[in-house]
Amino acid sequence: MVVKDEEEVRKGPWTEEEDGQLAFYVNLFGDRRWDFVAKVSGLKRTGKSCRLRWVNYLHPGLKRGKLTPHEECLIIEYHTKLGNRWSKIAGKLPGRTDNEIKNFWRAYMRKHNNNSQEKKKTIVPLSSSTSISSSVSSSSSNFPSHNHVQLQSHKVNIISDDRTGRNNSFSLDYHQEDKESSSSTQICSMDEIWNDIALPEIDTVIRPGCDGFDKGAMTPSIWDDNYYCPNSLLWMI
DNA sequence: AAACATCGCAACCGCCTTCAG
DNA sequence: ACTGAAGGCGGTTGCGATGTT
Repeated sequence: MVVKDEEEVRKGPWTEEEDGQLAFYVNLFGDRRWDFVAKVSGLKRTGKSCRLRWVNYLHPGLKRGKLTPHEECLIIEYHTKLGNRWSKIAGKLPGRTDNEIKNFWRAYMRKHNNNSQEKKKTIVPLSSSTSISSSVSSSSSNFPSHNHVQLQSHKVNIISDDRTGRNNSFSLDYHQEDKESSSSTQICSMDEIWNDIALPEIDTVIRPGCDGFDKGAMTPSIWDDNYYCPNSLLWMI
């Protein structure tokens, strides 16, 4: 079947439905092959756009909320060492994205410049000299746990709000056609959803021993060598 | 209360790198 | 070794939210 290829590419803010769809298909296909995910998901987005959305917003390991003073100090510290290597700096701060860090740095510089213009006479040293304990919080699971998601057939509905007034939870609906129940609906928390993404229903169809994604990886991937799901959506596709 | 300024964040753009064929 | 496609990264922009006058 040939999909019409000339549909215009969607731009601008992502909808919750798009988020849900993307999460669902990243679950299926892993966080690689973004062009493929973009196509198969039916999202009228580019692969790049999908990747960005995933990395900056949907990734299960992301910390939400403002940077802590400690994190800010770390960023300043690392910036003195690494310069504008945002992704490198982000690598030092679990759960933070390069975009977040970049935005923080811009704001920081803006403030800093304002300050230094105001008090032109005194040179204000960067607070990088502040003693920074080397311990970086490793608890990266600040994910909202009180949001609820309804799983059913490939359709997404927002149920509750969180984080700066935006909706970041959704109900992802899908039919489990290969099971006796024609469809199932399930209410679960965002944590559960992300767990679900990590260990999806396809568990049931994955060949035994097909835990073929390492624990560090965030999603199982069909690209993994030992992934085989004859009944899954993927293989149907 | 309205107008304006500033801030914060999400998303896009374009360039560079990597990798498969 | 070469080439094109896809991914990754840093810079930039647009817009809504918030603060200030």
